[in-house]
Amino acid sequence: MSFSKGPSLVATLIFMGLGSLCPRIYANHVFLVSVINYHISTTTPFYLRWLQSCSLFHSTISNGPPPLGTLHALSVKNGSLQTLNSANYLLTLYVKSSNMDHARKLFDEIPQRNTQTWTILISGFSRAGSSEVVFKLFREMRAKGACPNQYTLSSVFKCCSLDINLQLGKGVHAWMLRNGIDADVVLGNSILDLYLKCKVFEYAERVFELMNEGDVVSWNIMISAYLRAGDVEKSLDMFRRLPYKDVVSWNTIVDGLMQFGYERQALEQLYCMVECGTEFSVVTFSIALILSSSLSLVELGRQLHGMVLKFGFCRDGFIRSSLVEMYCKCGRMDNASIVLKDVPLDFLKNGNAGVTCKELKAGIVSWGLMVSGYVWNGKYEDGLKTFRLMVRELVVVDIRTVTTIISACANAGILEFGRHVHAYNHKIGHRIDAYVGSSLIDMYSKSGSLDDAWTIFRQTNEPNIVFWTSMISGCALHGQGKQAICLFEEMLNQGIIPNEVTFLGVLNACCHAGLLEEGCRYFRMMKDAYCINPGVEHCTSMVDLYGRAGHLTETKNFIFENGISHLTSVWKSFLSSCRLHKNVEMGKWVSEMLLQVAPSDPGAYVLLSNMCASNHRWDEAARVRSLMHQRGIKKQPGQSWIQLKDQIHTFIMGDRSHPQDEEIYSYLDILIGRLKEIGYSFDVKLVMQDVEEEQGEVLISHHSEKLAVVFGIINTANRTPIRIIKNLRICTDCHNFIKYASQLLDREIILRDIHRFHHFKHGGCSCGDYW
DNA sequence: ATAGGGTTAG
Repeated sequence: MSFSKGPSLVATLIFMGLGSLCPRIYANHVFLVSVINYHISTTTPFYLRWLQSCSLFHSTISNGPPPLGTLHALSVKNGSLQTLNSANYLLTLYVKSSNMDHARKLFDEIPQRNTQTWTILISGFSRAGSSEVVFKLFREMRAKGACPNQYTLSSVFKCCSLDINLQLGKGVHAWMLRNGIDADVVLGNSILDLYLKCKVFEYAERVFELMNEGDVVSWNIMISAYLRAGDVEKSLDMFRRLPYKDVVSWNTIVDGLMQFGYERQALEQLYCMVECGTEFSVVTFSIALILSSSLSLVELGRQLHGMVLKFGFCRDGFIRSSLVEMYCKCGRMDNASIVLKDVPLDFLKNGNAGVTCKELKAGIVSWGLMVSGYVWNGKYEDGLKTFRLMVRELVVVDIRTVTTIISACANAGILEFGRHVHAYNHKIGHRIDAYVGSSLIDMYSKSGSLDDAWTIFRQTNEPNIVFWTSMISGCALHGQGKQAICLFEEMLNQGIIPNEVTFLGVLNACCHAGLLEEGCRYFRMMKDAYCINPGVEHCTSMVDLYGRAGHLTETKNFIFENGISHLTSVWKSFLSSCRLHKNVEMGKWVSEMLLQVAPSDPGAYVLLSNMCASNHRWDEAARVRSLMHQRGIKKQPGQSWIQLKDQIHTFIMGDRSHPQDEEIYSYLDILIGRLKEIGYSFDVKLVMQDVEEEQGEVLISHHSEKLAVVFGIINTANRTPIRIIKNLRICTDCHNFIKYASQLLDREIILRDIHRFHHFKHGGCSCGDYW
């Protein structure tokens, strides 16, 4: 449109209530403020209408309001604040643009306040989650004699349920009943939500009955509450009985099923939703995308992406972050980065006025997911590069994103990257909460630096079960059984209730330290005192515990008593124990069981042939390997990783592609010679076996961990600890080799294998040769 | 004005 007719035309149009023009108004706010300024002195009603249309249409505008400060000053100048309507509209504008500081100041300037004035401010603070302020204002409001309405009350209840403040909520509810204030459905729902968030189901069910079962929202609140409480059956039952299901009902049930690991059922419900003709919302898409990634259904993900584009949801930041996550989790980093192209860092740069708070947050999440995605997919350098870029361009990466990245580093065991993120978290001034703390502990312990994990644990001290469990599991990983038990007891003394994961950590700790008696005691404690049904992991751990201790008959009984004879891991562990205790008879029987259960598991064959070989039964060992060959089962190649500065170096058994290849192999030969002088010798049995297996191509001396150790020695200063990660269990010969190397070179070598850590120092290993 | 989307341990 043209402004050729001058300010009065625009003013008139607005005056006529053409609120749809408002978005354009903001774009030209400097111009418009002058228009307003011109009219303000003559037509106060016009000013009022203008403020009103701004408030009404504010939610559709992404670029934020016009300079509120100017409007505010104008209101003061022309005395509009005296008019309660004007003042309330201006207050609404501040609240809607999340300008709560200014809202508060304006509120104090308003001479007469009515219920609405109080309510606008209270609901604003309620939306911002400032419960304390809400409670204080609510008290003041009543003291001043203003009567709260349904809006005020529901904001207060919302804060109570946010804070799980049952006492206050109940008080307000009682006050309502005393004063004969009836609740409408909406208010009833917020009361319902409060009681459910506080887990007082009897109250909630009573409220639900008194509301005559309310509306869809009430049902949705009930369904999600039962899901949160873990009662999937009850929530599914309510969901089925719900006559009219809206988008949120479907979203709730799909998400809930997914959370509880019923991914297939979640997908089924999603299809039902389509059949019922319920239109997807942005939330549905977001849930569906995560679902397709956890089911590894890239195709479904791509279809959803197509629908997102068709529906025009691709401008939603949340959707974009879900798309990035989906592609990252499906290993499609190229697709993820295409989506991320729509979220350039320039847009997210601090102080860019054109970006809303929501978009900014979602954009940072997307970038953080991209960093984690690189790490999940083993592309550590890309991950670090992206993280550096983010840090350089942005001012603040939020704490949740930091948590995600640290957790990704933990699982990859990349210590230096993890340290960077930790340092960043500190620099930016985020405190270490239970989430960051747990992931840091996990990261440090999985990267081999248990000392750092302890430092975090002692400095932070969160009374949070995940936090404690991380430390206990860390001790377990490093074979510190006694320490883990002490921690566990200390935790119980502090009144923290252990869960199934905690017990798994404790059992594993007992297992890795050979503490049979303690392990049995905690297993009983878990069942009897905490009513936790042992899961397959707990049972596997017990099998390991009995077996390692040489109680093979008990192991066998335990397996059948606990109905875990269908599990590969159980028989594998049992077989290792038979080998350890040289019980060939039992071993043969166990191998038969193992091959029945897992005919296509390469590990089963390797273990079996190893057992035969170590008992000099070469024929049988050869038979097992040829069987493996016939069945077309390939052994997983051994791989080791070591990080040097910002780079991760990968070594594969016998691989010669590394740039420093010549140097590594020649030093390896020299080192082996020198180690032999101090007592090291090849484990002949394994040499024979490996030579046969790999047809003489690869010698045991070229196992990936040996290459990684040598690489580390060549490239780091004397006495620097060397940290290595390996994808399989370390073999006896390598274990021996590294022990001698740690003695000869006076180096600490820390190796993480698939089960646990080995700290080699002065010729010994922390596992006590028991792994 | 009420419900729903992403953080930690196995």
